Amino acid sequence: MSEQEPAIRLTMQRQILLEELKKAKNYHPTACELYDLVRKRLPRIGLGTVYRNLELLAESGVIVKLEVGGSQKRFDAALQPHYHIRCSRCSKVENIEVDVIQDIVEAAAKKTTYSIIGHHVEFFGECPACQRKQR
Amino acid sequence: MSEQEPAIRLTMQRQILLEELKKAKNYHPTACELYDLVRKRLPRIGLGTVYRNLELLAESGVIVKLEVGGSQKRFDAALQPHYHIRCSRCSKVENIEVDVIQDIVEAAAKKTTYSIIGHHVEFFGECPACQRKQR
DNA sequence: CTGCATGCAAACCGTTTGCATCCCC
DNA sequence: GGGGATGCAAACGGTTTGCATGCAG
Repeated sequence: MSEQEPAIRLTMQRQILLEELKKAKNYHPTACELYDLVRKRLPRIGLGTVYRNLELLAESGVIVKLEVGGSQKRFDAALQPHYHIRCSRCSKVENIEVDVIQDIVEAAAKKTTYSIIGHHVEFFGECPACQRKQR
Repeated sequence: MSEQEPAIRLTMQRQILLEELKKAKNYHPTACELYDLVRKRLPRIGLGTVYRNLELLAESGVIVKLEVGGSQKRFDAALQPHYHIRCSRCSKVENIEVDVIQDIVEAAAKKTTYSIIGHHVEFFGECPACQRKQR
């Protein structure tokens, strides 16, 4: 029953934010996309609140801030590690069902003086939709 | 003698930009860091020129725009693929001497309908300098 | 009553762009 | 002389922050 994380208060905006992020499952929305989703249910919510709460939820370990490339941050309600694939045209980010490689972290640990906290693998390519469009 | 890439003109600013990027070998500077480096030799160069030329050099395949996380873009004069490690405190990005994994691309190809162009592996951790500071 | 959370707007930072000028072919 | 390259400054998109107000404990 002990709390690992400093447990944040579950306000209405945080709750709805979390719900929408969970609904988006394999989509990894940006802060703005979440803002739009949440605003359908809480029209007066501010962008600042969305950013603040995403940050907070990430800090307390309830969600994950994705370490992917691209100019916008993306968020994920799935906590277990997994890899991603990003469309080089439309920048969409999806999960990819490739097993997480344990060996690679050990190999890396032997090669660096950094203390390794984690790793991330990202593939690039063209998503089916963009393939169709561009030919 | 055929030109693969549309071969861009090597102006003074491009030449010096390239030189400074090559000097920075394992450092992967951001556009601003390069701007500061280049400005020591070309004090009147504009930030816009740096951005424009980095983009151009990347397009023509002379340098690589790194697909790493973080809020700033980073550049690399080394063309052969390799992986990186980023300090979670100071955001420094360095190369890591882990062999590039061929298998992983094949495994990924089987699991997705994206056409895969490439992949990138990034480790996170604390660099030696930050480890020392924070204890 | 107190303090955290919110909405709003302004500030911020990295990057891009428009434009007048410059320089090289 | 013409077309690309430059310096400069303004615009831009995404994110953060300050502040007055609101609301829950």
